Order: sequence, then C-alpha cells, then structure tokens
Amino acid sequence: MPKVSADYKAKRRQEVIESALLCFAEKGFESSTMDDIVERSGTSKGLVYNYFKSKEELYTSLMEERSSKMFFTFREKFQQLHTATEKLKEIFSYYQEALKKEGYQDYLKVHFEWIIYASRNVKLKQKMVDRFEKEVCAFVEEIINEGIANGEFNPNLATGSVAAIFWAKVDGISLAYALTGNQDQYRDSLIESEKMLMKYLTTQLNK
Amino acid sequence: MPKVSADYKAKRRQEVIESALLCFAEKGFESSTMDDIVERSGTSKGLVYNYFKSKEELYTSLMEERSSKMFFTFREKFQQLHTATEKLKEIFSYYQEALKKEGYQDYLKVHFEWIIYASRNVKLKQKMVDRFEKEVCAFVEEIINEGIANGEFNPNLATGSVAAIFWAKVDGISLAYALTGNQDQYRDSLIESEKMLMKYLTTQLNK
Amino acid sequence: MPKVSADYKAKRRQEVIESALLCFAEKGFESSTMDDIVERSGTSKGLVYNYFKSKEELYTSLMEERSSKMFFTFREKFQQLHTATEKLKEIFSYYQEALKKEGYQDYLKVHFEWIIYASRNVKLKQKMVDRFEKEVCAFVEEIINEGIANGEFNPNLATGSVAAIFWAKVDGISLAYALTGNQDQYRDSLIESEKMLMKYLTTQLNK
Amino acid sequence: MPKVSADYKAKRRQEVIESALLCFAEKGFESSTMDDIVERSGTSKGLVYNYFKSKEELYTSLMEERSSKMFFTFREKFQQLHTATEKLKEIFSYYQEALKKEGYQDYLKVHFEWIIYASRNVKLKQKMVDRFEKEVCAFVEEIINEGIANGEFNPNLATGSVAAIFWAKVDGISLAYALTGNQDQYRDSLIESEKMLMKYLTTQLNK
DNA sequence: CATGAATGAGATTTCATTCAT
DNA sequence: TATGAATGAAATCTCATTCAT
Repeated sequence: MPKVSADYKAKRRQEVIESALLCFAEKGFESSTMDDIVERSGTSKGLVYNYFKSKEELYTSLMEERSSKMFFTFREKFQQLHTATEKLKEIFSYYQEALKKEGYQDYLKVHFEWIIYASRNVKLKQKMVDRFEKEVCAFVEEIINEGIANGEFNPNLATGSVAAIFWAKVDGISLAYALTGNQDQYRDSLIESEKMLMKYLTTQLNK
Repeated sequence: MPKVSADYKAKRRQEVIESALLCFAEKGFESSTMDDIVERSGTSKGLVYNYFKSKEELYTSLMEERSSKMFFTFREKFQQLHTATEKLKEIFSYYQEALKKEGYQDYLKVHFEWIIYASRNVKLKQKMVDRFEKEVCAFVEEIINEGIANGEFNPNLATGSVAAIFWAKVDGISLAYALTGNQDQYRDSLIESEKMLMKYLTTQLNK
Repeated sequence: MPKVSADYKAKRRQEVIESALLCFAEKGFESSTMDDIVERSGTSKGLVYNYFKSKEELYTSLMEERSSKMFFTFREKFQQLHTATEKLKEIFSYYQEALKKEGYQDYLKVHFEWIIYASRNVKLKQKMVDRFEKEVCAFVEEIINEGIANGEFNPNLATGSVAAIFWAKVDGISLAYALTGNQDQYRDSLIESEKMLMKYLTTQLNK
Repeated sequence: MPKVSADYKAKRRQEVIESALLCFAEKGFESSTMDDIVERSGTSKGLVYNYFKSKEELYTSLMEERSSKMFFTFREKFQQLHTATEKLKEIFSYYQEALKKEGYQDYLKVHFEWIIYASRNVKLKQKMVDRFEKEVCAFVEEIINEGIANGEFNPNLATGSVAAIFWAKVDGISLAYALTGNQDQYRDSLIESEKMLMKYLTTQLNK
C-alpha cells in the first residue's frame, strides 16, 4: 500500500513494537526470534526489517521509546500537584497502580534485562547513565529540593543520595516482584518504603 | 575405581565454572559460547560436557553454587557477633567491601541477569523464590527479631516487610552500580541506606 | 492511445538504463540491488518494473543495446576511410580515445562480467557467440580482406585467425587495464600491438 | 574425528576447495550457495565454516592458492630448458595442453570472474596488481631479456610492453574460448599468436 | 578421561518482485 | 503511470551438542 500516510506507518510500526514487547516479555530478548515477532504481529519478516534495520535496533527503539514516555506522563500529572509530599505520593501510587496492568510482571523482566543488556554496550550504557543521572534522579531530587524550599522536608538532606536511594528502593522492590510475582509483598514493601522515606525526609537528623 | 582423584576432578570442574563466570560477566549468558568458555578454561569441549550436560546446566550450577556460599559465609562471621545491630552493620560492610573485588561490577550483571533468566523458568523460579523467602529474607528477619528480643529495635515492626525492603535496597543500589559503575554513589547509598534503616528500626513509630 | 509520448517513455527508460550501468560498474551485477538502481535513477520500483520485467532483463537489455551501438559507430566512421590500414588504425585509435571517457575502467569491468555471465546462459551465450563470429570478427576480417585486395597486406594470411587474434589482443589489453588501471601500460600495449599486427599483416610470411 | 593429523585436515580442506571450484565454475561465485558447496563436498555447513570463515574467504583462498601453483609449475619445468625460445614455446604449449583438462572452459570463467571480482575490492586488487606486475609480467620479461642476452632476440625491444602484450594475448584468447568453447579457434589463435610474437621478437625493427 | 572435528537445526538478514492505491 | 509498502523465499552464518579416536 504505497504512498501511505505517516500515521499509517506510525501505526504499523507501533504494532511491531508491541508484538516485540510481548515476545521479549515472554522469552527475553535473545531467546525471542524475529519469526516469533513476525508471527505475533501478523506481518512479515520484510515488513519488520523495513521498519527496523536489525533485531537489536528494534529492541533499542522499543526500550528507549517506552522510557521517554514515563517521565512525560509524570510531569504532566505533576502540573496539578503543588507539594513535594503529594508528588512523591503520586510516584508511589503510580507503582501501586502498575500492578493492575496486564503483564506488568513480565514487563518488569524486560525492563531489568534491558538495563543489563545496555550496561554491556558502551554507547547504550552512556545513554542510560546520562538518563539515569540527568533525568531519573534529577527528577526526584528536584521534588525533594522543592520540599525543602517549602519547609516540608529537613533542609540538611543529601538530596542526591536520597534520590538515588529512592530509585534503588523502587527498583529493588520491582525486581523482587519480577521474580516472585508476590503482589502483597510488592504492595507492602512500597507502603513501608514510603513511610520509611517520609520519616527520613521529615525528621531532623542529629547529624 | 576412579583413575583420577576426586580432588582433581573438583579442581577441573572449578576451573570450568570460573571461566564460565568470566565469560558470562563479559558478554552475558546467551552471548557467551561454549567455545568462549572452553578457550578461557584452556580445556576442551568434551571436558566441559563431561562435567555439565549442557550450557544451561553449567549456568545453573554456577549460579546456585555461588549463592549457597554467601550465606554460609555470613553465618560463619556471625558466630562472633552478638547484637542485631552489629550483624546488620556486618552485612552493609560486606557490600561495601565487595567493591574492592576485581570484576565486581561485572559479577553483579551476571547476578541480575540470572534472576531474570531464572524467573522465566518454572522450576528455577520456584527454587529462587523459595530461597529468597526461606533463606534470604528469613535471614534478615531473624536478625531483626533478635534485635527486638534484645530491646535494640522497636517491637512493633512488620519484620517480614522490613526484611524484604532491606534486600530491595541492597539490590536496587547494586543494580544502579551494575549500570553506572559509580562507586561513590554506591558507597554513599549504602551508608545513607543504613542510616535510614537504623533510624526506622530504632524509632518508636507512632501508629 | 498513449497518455505520454513515446519520447518521454524512451527517455525514462534510458535514465533507468544509465543508472543501472553506473550501479553495475560500481558493484557488479549481482551485488547491485534494484533499490540501488531505483535510488540512482530517482524513480521507483514500480517504474523500473514497468520498463523491465526483471533485474536480469534490465541487465540483458542494457548490455545488448550498448554493444549494438559500437559497430554502428564504426561503420559510420568508415564511410570516409578508404584503406584497410586506415580502418585498423581507426579502431586502435578508438580504444586509445576510450581512456578519456569518464568511468571507462569501470565500464570495462561491466563488459567482462557480462561476457562471463552470458557465457553461463545457454540462450545469451548463443547470441554472444553469433555476434562475436558474425559481427565482431567478421568486421575485422572484412577489413583485412579489403587490405589484401588493395595489395596493402600479405595475401597468404589466415584472415579468420588474424581477426580473432586482433580482438583477443584488444580484450586482453582491456582486461589488464580493467584490473590495474594502468593507463600508460594500456596505451603502450595498444601501440606496440598495432605495430606488431601491422608488421605481421604486411610481411611476406615464409610459409 | 578429533586430534587428527595435519594431513587429514589438509585433505578435507582440499575437498571443500575443489567442490567450491566446481560450483563456481558451474554457476559463478555469487550464484553458488554454501548449500551447493556443502552438498557437492558431501560434508556439512559447519565443516565448511570450520575451514573457511566465510564464503568470500573460501573464494579468496581457492583462487590465490591456485594461482600460486601455476608459476611454481612453470619454474620447475624451466629447469631443463635453456633457451628463451624454448621457454616461450613451453608456455604456449602449456596453454595448448590445458584444453585437454576436464572442465577447462568452466575454469577459465572462474578465472576471469575472479579478476573482475578482485578488481572491485581494494585489498584484493592491490595483491592482484602486484602479482601481475612482479610475478606474471616479470616472469616473461625475464625470459625475453635472457633471449636478448643469448642473441636469440632483437635487443631493441620494449621488454616490459612485450611481456604485457604476451599475457594480454593469452588472456584474450582464453576469454574468447571461455565464451565460445571453440577449441579450434583457441588452438589456431595460440599458434598464430606464437608465430606473430616470434616474428616480432626476432626481427630487427627499423626505427 | 580428554580431545576437537563434525553436525545441522535454526537464527538473522537480504532483496527481487508484486500490487493496492 | 507511478509509487513504495509488503512479501517471503532463500541466503549466510552460528553454535550447542555429539562422538570417534
């Protein structure tokens, strides 16, 4: 179907991406074959290779596009929230809600597999590290700074470290869930973790 | 009657296992070939297949043997420690020390890759979940209970959740290090995390 | 009634043919893709397939059309030449001049590749052999016969063999140039070759 | 069959090389598939890839090994020949004899295809040009110089050009044979060519 | 026991060709 | 007519595993 709208192409591309995600979720990146992806997307090998020049590029595009979206979503939601406490709560609540998404456990596996995969590739690693520092951590650090400015939080915090720990906890809890599939533990850990964090943020540290 | 001593066999087996670990660390499990492992171990294909009936079995044996060792080591060290606080400190200090090991970052990648890999295999997953609950979490829960019994810690703690969070943090911090290789952040996060945990364990929660 | 003029169609067809020649010159027939040709001609796949029903037909048409032209050109020029010696000189001079054409070395590669390609295809081979015997060799043989009739050349010549050798030399010299790109050698060889031939044609062979 | 003699390996390698040559002779390099070669050699894909790391490397090795042999053979035969005239005669006679070899016409196609193929690859081309200049042409030039020293040939010859023309003729004649398969013409052309050359070498050039 | 040559299923990728628009 | 998205057969190459020596 030649001379086709950009929209049409974007849609087909998205179909492929989604099929690929399902495959990677099920079997992992290396064990998913292009044939699996082709079959799942109901298209053809040629089509997939028209949109992505290799299996690796498909993987890379898929993962990078997904992560760009998340922070976009957060920033949007945050328009209506005005205290740092609310914002942090919002993030925790996002992760609580995630549980309801179909296939969330499998998606987490893809996420972690990707981190390890990227960490072994000089270029991807650089991108991921940059993103982690300048986007992911900075995002939370900003909120904490806002909280300090607002008087919500203890002004003596090592905000960088706290942000890093914040994500470390979320990742750690998610990783446990990716493995065990234990929803109660995931929920409880998030709740407990939130409390622990809030306590830390709001208490005066006596050095 | 064996032609060679059991010792000799164990040694060769260990050589293979160690070479495999180095390969997996470098390239990941799927991308490491038996030829890579054979070359690194200076042996032969046949030999490797004498000790392990498949690449997967080699992986499984390698990873399971390694994790058994860790808790054994902890329990040994704990003989001489008598307060829960000291024991927890010991664990944190173990992770601080790990940084000094050659190739620790790569090893962490293998560790996380393995978790994801195992989580996709019914049998392995079952083992891992069991181990996680009955050994890994229980290990920390025990210490916390000891601390409560000793009066070191707040008696109203949800010990199970705290134990889960404890490991979630360690894993989350390690995962960040596996990706970034940022040693300072790893160290700081562990320290901050320890403080955060201790504060939580020792403070009376109101409600 | 055609919607576009025959002229227009011929022009577009020629554009495709020329682009194809450039591609084949650069990469060879098998390694040039239809996409390469399409891109170079600034048209589209469909258009190319409207003019040529397959890549092979495009190749065949291209090569056959080109070789038809050459002899036509020679015969035209020969209108004004009246001795066999002049005519042979003219041919040698044509090959000397060829060197000045842009991309001549690459074109020669296409030429030789085509000979080998055609030689492997029963039908094409038949055509080529016919052409070689009835057109190419005969063309030179005719000139030599003319020279004998004129008294320019030795009447005892094996004219068929001499014609074959004539082309063998031209091809051999061209092949060397196709490989080496050594213009001096090409020029010198042609000159020397011309002398050698003339000597042979004009000398009384003692048996 | 592990731990096998170098001889055994060389033999297997040779089997593959010969099968490949037959395939290339039949269909050409690009159109011959590894499956064709595997089938003809009665082995397996893995085996072929154990000996040659790619189809191209197989081609390259095959062609380079063959051409090394030829000059070796000539130099050996020349031990017993003491005049330049005899040596040149020997070369012509070699090409006359070649006709008797099974599949010689097809082999010639492979030879010419290879020249064109190599000429499109910077590295191969360099090698071929070097070989052509320093081995192939030099070989004949040496003989001619010997003939001049012996008083067999005219001392005023442009030996370099003559050598180049010598091979140009042989190649040109062979190319015609590769295409037409006309054995009589091939033989006659060689004979005539030899005469023409000898006349040129032994005559005093006036000017 | 150790070796490593051999196997071949199966992976990724290419590209000539078709055909709906 | 012209377009170029879609197709899928077929190519190259990899690599876990086997087994004769």
